[in-house]
Amino acid sequence: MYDRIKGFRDFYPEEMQSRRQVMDTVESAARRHGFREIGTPALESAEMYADKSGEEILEELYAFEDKGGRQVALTPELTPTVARMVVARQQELSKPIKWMSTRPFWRYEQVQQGRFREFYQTNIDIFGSSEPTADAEILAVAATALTDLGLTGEDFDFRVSHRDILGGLLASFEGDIDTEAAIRAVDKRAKIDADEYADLLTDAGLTTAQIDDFDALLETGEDGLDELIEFAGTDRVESAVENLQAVLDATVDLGVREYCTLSLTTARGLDYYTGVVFECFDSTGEISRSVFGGGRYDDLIEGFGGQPTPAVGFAPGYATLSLLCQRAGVWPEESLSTDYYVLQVGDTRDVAARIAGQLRDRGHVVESDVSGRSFGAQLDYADSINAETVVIVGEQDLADGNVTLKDMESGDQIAVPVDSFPGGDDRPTYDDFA
RNA sequence: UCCGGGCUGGGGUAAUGGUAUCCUUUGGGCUUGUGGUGCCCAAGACGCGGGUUCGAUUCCCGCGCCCGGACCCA
Repeated sequence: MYDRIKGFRDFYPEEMQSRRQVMDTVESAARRHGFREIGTPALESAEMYADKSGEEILEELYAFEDKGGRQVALTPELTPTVARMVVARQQELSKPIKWMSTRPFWRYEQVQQGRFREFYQTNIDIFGSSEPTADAEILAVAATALTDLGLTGEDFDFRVSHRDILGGLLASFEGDIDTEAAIRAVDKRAKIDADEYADLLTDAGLTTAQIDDFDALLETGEDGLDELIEFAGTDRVESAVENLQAVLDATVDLGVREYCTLSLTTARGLDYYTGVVFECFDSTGEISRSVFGGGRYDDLIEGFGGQPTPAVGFAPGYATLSLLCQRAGVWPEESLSTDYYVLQVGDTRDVAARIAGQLRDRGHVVESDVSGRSFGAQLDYADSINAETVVIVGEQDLADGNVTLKDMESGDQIAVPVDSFPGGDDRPTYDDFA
């Protein structure tokens, strides 16, 4: 026996069926908003990630030298790849570019709840629009996907923030302040105690008085945004606040405003984000980490050598999303379903094959014996795959010109003329003949 | 990279310094004509390596994998 590689998972049919259903639901929400599917390589130049995030990042990648001497890495995220694709055809692609993709990614990091070394994400992005409606559309796709899964506003919450509000407020303080360090402290605010939090901000260069001011500002509610502008007194904060307000306003028309909450303490790994950012949280707080997140990253394409191109997107991961669905009780049932089992008794393969073929042509899931099993064993198997209807094609029935339809739920069965089955009904069952 | 808890047939378990219990499962049969009831037969386990020992599934060490957490989260 071989061990599985740490952090990699197998999905057996029952679970895979549920995963497929969830992924299809998310993708469908994106498709219906006009996002087009793209396909991307599993391997990219390691340099692309090192340039974007620093050499240290290679430690957290599956990176190696290929047989041609190239330094390559299994893709840890999609954004650099998509940026590369956009830059490569920047002139010919009509804007806005709306793309989506579901696939695995790999990171060499510690396994924890909702975090694996191989994980699946659906990336959904818009390139080429800086309008607040683009940000709002991203929020709308996210909310639609979740509600289509059966989740409600009771289950999840989008905590919406704006990178420039935090950065702008910090910049408005007197003194030499390490903005990045301060934002990291804010990100941890909920996880650590007040003293630790204050220490981190002190280390970032804030005075005790500034910490108090800053903390009070972070608590600002949706009707107090003007106070932020007033406090900072800078164009940067003013335009950031106006932009955030415009995005929230736009979500009203799209019917998803109710899922969004202003939360300035939502900092996220703000590294390449430039505007609105949001994170989806479990409303009950049972899942401690964020389910997924997204936001605006207007500088990235230019950083990849393209013309300045605004961008906004998000990427739900299925590890945490399934935790949320399970907690909320909407994870699809993990059991197989089969429409028909065509049971053969004696040498009836020709007729059984004809019936099975016709049912399959109508799109049904149909199984028939491929193991030379006895009657009882075939029924047993039909039961194990949750067959709804068993079509018994036996020599005795055929001698009378019939097949027998058996409803597996009730056990009821009835003889049906073989010549009129499957007949005109798209999906004939016992009830149609009883 | 660090901390804590685990690891016995496919799944769930029992006992044990002398090769392992029970349930379930899987395959076949009773039954070329009736599953979700029964009976019979069969298959299937001590995560891997090393050490101590006459003998290790059991005790010790290392590693692997699983669960949870720290760090990190692009």
